[in-house]
Amino acid sequence: MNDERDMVPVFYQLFQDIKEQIESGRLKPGDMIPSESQLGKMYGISRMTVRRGLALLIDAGLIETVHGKGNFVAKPRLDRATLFFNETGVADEAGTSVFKLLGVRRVEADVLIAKKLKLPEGTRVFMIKRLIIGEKFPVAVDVKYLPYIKGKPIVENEIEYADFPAMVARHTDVMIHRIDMSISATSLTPEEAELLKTEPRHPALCIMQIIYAKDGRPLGLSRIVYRGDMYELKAVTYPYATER
Amino acid sequence: MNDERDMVPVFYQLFQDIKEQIESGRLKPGDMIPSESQLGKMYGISRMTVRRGLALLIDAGLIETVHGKGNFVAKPRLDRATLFFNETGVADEAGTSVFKLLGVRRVEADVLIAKKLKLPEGTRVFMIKRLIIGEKFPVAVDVKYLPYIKGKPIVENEIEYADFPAMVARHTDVMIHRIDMSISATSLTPEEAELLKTEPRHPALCIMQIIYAKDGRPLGLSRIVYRGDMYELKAVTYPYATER
DNA sequence: CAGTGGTCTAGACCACCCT
DNA sequence: GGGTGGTCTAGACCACTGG
Repeated sequence: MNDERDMVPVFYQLFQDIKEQIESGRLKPGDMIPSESQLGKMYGISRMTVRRGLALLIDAGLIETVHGKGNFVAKPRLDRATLFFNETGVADEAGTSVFKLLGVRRVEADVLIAKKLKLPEGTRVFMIKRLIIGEKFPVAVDVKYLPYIKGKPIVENEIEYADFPAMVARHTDVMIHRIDMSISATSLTPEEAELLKTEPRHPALCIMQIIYAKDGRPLGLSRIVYRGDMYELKAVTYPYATER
Repeated sequence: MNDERDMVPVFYQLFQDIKEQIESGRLKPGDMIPSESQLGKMYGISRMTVRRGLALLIDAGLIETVHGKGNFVAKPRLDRATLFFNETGVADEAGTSVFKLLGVRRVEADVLIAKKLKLPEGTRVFMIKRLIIGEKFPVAVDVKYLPYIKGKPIVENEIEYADFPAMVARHTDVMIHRIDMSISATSLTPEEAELLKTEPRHPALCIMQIIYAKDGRPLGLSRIVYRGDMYELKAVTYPYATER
């Protein structure tokens, strides 16, 4: 079945062939591709092998299957993007950023925090405050809130270099199930401005994250406020689901 | 092979079983799971069917395969998130947002635009300027640049309700391959502030997108400036690749 | 060498869709 | 009914890993 340049599995050949036909526009969204048995004959391979190739097209989002009817070229989706985010931010290339611990305290959750963490107002929670340093200057103020768990103290030097998920993972035993993230623009409060060595009302990118366990219980809340002129987020979209 | 409550394919049973064992912590990252033939005996199913189930675990990011050695529980990844973005922004629930076309012009690309679109400075490009209206108030100023293509005029009423990818798709024939996106915080220029009926220096979320063809050629550039107090982006992370 | 995963086959039976 | 996809089998041979 494999002719000249071998090495490449047959099912992968089929995948590439059809992918190429879709990307070149010879097959358009909504078009039906040949049936599995037809493809089997065309390539001289068994149906299971055909299905192997089609599976790749399916989870690349290039085709969609309708039981009893056939496989159809999918419509591109452009409303989702993959965000690349790590707290150290600016340093993802430079790799030189650093946290400066400003303090760890037990505080009573105010209305907002309590609501986000689904706790009664006034419940005691840990508050961890850090400064994120870029090349030379501070770029962000980082505040995190973790529910207080009996017998689970927060060890300062464990925190200093840990990112949010790592902190939560160490604090709780329960497995992280999902992280919700919201990104917005605000301006710096006087306090933040002082920490970031700039003027108040400076534009700022605010990233809020809430980590949830599988049962929906919030395990932590993180709010990072970046200097708008020293940080940006990057994201990529591919028209078909996941380009791996 | 299928016992009492049928309806659920065997390979999917196996997938769920192992997934559950990983999520509950009984199987930890780095652990090896039983070999394919062992699983076949355990479940009384053929090896191909076992592999079907394992494939699900693999592209859910829960396990990783090492040829000749075995399948191992993967480490969670928390540095990528999926962003949900559509230009209309605020209206993704309300669904009532609207574009107001401010103008379509042919202009000469300045240094910045030329560089981003990989064109010589001064090349003529289309500039499309729109206002995005939320419930009642304007929420964003939207400027897009498209390379000038001979015999491809821009039709105003086609633009009014189209989003960026749709505009580019209609303008170019070439297929969209990827969209790069950058998200940052700035403050409104006097012009933007006037359009958005607020004061200059108001915090603003700036989303810049560049659409590329497969050969790397830029097909368009979009810059949307949202009022910081009326818009936020949402994203989600799952520790294991794609939770579908 | 024995054990692992990677590819592939040539059937089978079922569920679904359409006419 | 005939065509489609959905599931599954019981083998086969190959490629890689380790002792």
